[in-house]
Amino acid sequence: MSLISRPGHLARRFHQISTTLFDAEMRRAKIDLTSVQYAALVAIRDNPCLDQATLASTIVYDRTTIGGVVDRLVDKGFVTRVVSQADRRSRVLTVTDAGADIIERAEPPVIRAQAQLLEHLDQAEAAELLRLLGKVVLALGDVTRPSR
Amino acid sequence: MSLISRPGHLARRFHQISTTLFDAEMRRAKIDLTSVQYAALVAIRDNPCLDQATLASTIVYDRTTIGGVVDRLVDKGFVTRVVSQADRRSRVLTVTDAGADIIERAEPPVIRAQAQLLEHLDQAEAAELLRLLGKVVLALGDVTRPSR
DNA sequence: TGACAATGATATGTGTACCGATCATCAGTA
DNA sequence: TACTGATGATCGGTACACATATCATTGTCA
Repeated sequence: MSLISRPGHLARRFHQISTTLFDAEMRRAKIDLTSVQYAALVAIRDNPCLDQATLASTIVYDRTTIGGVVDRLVDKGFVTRVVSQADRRSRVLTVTDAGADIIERAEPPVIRAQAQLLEHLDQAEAAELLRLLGKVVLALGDVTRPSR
Repeated sequence: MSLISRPGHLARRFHQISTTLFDAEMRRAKIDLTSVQYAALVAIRDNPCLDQATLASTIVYDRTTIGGVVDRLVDKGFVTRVVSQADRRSRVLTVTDAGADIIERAEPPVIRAQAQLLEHLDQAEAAELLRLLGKVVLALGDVTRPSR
C-alpha cells in the first residue's frame, strides 16, 4: 500500500489541514489563539470551577501539556487560575470577561475553518465522515488516552 | 455544537489515537521508531537519492522538522546523509542495510496498528472513511501545506 | 495518629510542527 | 562576469504531545 493512502498518513494530513485552516482563519481575524487553546477555553467556560486534571480528561489532552496551555491563556488574560480552597492541590480555572469576548469573536472564523475543511464533500459525505470518525474515537477513546 | 463532535476535535483525536496505537505496537515489538520516522524512512527507501526538501514535500512535513527527523534516523544508523556532488546545497539521503531491516521488522506491527484503528468499523465503513479522508486531503493538499 | 496510597500539579527530556530569518550555493541574465 | 532571484539547509523561537519522575496535599485505614 502506498504511504499516501495509509490510514496513519491520512489521519496526520487531515489533522494537519484542519489546524492549518484554523490558524489561517484566526490570523485573518487577528485573533491570537491556537486550536488547542480555543478548545481549552471553551471547555473552561462550559464547566465552571474546572481543575486542570479534569480539563485534561475532558478534552483528552496530556496532563503535562495542559499546564503550558493554561499558562498561555492566563498570560493573555483569558483565564484565571487560583488555588482551590477545598483542595489546595488543585487549581480552579475560570474564564475572564476578555476570555468570553474572545470566544465570541472566534466563533465565526472557527465555523469558516470547519466549512473549508469539509467543503469538497457533499452534505451526506461530510455527515458520514464525521459519523465514522466519531465512531472510531468513541470506540477507542478509553483505550488510547494519554497514560495517566 | 458540542466540542466533542466538532470536526477539528475529531481530527485531533483520530490522529492522536492513530499514533498512540502505532507507538504501542512499536514498543511491543521493541522497535525504536516513531510514526514520523517510519514514514520518512519508507519514503527514503522508495525514492533513491532523495534530498531533504523533496522528502519534506513528498510526505508533506515541514522543512525545518525534517532536519531533526533525519538527524535521529542518522543517529540510529538507518539513514546516511551526504552532500550531493551535483548540488552542494543539498544532502542526499539513503537507507542503510540496518534501515531496510527495520522497515521489514516494522511492517507487521504497522499493519496491526492500522487494523486496530479501524477494527470497530465494518469493511464498507472502513473503506468509506479512508475514501473520504483521501478526498479531503487531495482537495486541500496544495492549499494547506506548510509554507515553504 | 501515623504510615500510606491516591491524586493534582509540576519538572525534565525527547520528539513533532511550523514561522521567520539567515546562509550557502546555484542558475539565469544583463 | 558581477548582479539577482531562486533554492537547500539550518538557526532561533514558540507551541503541542507525551513519558517518567518528583513534590505537595489529601483522605483512608490500620
